[in-house]
Amino acid sequence: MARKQNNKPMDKLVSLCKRRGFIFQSSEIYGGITSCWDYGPLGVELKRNIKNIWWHDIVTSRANIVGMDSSILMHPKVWEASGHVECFHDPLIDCKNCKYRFREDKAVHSFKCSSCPFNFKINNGKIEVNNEFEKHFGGDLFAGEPETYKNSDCPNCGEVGTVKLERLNCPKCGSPELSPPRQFNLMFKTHFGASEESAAEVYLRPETAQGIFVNFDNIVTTARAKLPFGIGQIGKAFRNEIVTGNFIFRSREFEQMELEFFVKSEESAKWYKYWVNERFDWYKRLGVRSDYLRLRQHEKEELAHYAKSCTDIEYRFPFGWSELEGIADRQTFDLDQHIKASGKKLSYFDSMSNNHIVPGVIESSAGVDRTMLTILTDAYWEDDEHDRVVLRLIPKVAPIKVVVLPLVNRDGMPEIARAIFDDLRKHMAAFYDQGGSIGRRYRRQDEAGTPFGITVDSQTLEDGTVTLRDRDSLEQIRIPKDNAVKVLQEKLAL
RNA sequence: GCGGGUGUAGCUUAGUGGUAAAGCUCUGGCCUUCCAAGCCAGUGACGAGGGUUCAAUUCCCUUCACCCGCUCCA
Repeated sequence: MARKQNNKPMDKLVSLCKRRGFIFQSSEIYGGITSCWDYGPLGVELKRNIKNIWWHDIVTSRANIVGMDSSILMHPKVWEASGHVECFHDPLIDCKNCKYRFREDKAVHSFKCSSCPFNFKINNGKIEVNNEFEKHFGGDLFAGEPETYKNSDCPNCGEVGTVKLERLNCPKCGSPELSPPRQFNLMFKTHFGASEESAAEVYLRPETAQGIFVNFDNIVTTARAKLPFGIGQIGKAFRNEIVTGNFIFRSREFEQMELEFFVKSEESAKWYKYWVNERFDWYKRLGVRSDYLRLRQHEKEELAHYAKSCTDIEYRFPFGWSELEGIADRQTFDLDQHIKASGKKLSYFDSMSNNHIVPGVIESSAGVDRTMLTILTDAYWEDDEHDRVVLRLIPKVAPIKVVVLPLVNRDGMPEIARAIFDDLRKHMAAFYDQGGSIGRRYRRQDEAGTPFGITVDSQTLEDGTVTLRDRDSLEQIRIPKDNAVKVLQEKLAL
């Protein structure tokens, strides 16, 4: 319900999405709920088209890739093995002065003995100590976890358990004004069983990928897969993001399209490169302007510990370059983790070398909602010359492929148009509209991104031809009405 | 999570301590022979909760949502 913000970059698109039934705010009649969005009649068609194109291009059109659909709730040990529990269960502290957020153990810890003047600080993993007490630590000023010094024995006066934590300070600005440590686990928790107390805690999956890894053995066996081969999956994932926003770009519930492509480790660099190129081209084929797309290779320091290489595909949104998809060479990390945690043998038998090997994996992890936002943003066009707003969607992704219109509502034109519409909608998403002037009806479809319009006019009554209007050029050609299905099918196949 | 901004109809705006106006859109009808024409009629809003008050959309508090910036982002 935000208003008066027409100077904001996304506002016009948000407005159009609501006006035309692409995207609504979730639970709007109750005031909405943060970062949750619902897809309306046009939105769901567009989203479904995106997923279908991905599924076709990545899964069904390829001989060595299969699909799957794993459950959202999985065994809690999956997330321990994957590192999701450990990585995110650290409590974080906010500095009230400089707003820096940090892990509790990164704070500057000041310790003091309660029975003598002995004191020291631990800052960034190092002990800082007054000269007079330096001898107690020898020459080695390495510090362990600050936790281990709490209630330790005093090296100065020798009293037992008298070293106490005196205070914490911000590691950045030194301020002692800090929030209490708080949990920021990004996984959504829920419970199996009717009563919370007695039930096991489970998580909503924060990514779909683990569903693939834990089924690795099942799929290798049943699909008789031979390296290199891939497993693709589309599904919802949930992350308790601290910061959401930019419309549907970052939300807590979102949909992923993930491919795990298993390869012999020595071939991983080759396949990594292959998938980076393949995926980059995919967005171009969806009609996204190529100068608004770029690849960004992660620097060494930026890489997660398990990834050998990682490249993001980014789009230039009105709010800046942002990630659409990550392609990573994860090596054998994921399978290794599950082998360790489950004790099961997740390997592949290579009949060439007669060896059991754990394959490396190239991951392509794309966001459905982000792809949709990209397509909508990229297609949005204000055609000032003709005073209209157009979504220049390629026919393949457009929610409605063709609109059928009688030029005027008499002389039998509505009946003929209706018959053409009935014919067309057996083959493609079509729409019929007889309300208002012809110009108004064209404009409505321009905003919906409908690429083609068929209009029945007086000449149709004479020679059976109709006009076929092109959304972007506004050009019209005449075709026999009985050829409408055929002509459109050809155009849609482009 | 922090700071700032915003919240009246689908959109853009008006207005008031006595429950709200307009244009566009939308719906129906008339008219209309190709790009938001015209005429008639109609639907439709003060984000939510609480407080002050005889009376709150208006004043106060809280909350919710959106936007911008920071922070975060396996």
